[in-house]
Amino acid sequence: LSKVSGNKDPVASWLPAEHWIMKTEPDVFSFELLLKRKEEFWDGVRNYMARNFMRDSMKVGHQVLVYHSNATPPGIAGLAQVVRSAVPDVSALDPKSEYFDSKAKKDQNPWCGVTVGQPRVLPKFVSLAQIRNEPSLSELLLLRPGQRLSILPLKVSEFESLLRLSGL
DNA sequence: GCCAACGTTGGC
DNA sequence: GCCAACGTTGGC
Repeated sequence: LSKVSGNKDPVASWLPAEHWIMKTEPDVFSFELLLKRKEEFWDGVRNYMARNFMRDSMKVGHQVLVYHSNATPPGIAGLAQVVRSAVPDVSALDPKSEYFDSKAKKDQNPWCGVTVGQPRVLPKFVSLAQIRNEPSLSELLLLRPGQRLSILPLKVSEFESLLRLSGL
């Protein structure tokens, strides 16, 4: 089973990872708001692979590049880190929350989230167009056609290339 | 606003 | 367990 699916898993060769991209729509939650709040529980992730990354792989101290999607322009808005590993995402249990999941129960809640903090301003915003133009980033999972995962692992070299583009 | 990609749902 | 329909993501 794991042999078959493992070979087809497009992210397998990125794991284990210590560097991540986390996407957010700035209209909903921006990097600037993270700077103001200092840290934020990353709730509302309702995709199983992204959930698995948070639950199984993301540890305190891991570096996180915050990516603004559905933005003009889209791109890397800032740097942060994981400051708390995954705990249950109780927004799934709250009927008034936009992240409510009617299938989640108190003792059977599949959803969790990490806390992201220590936001750090980058000298330069790194646009998606710049990322596409960078040869060393041609394998970046973010650039895969139709890539919709909101959390993506980065290779060390990819993280370093992105930081270099940011001027840090 | 359009639309391609693709995860999820639900009928069978 | 297949697969068509549906909903969401996210760049443009």
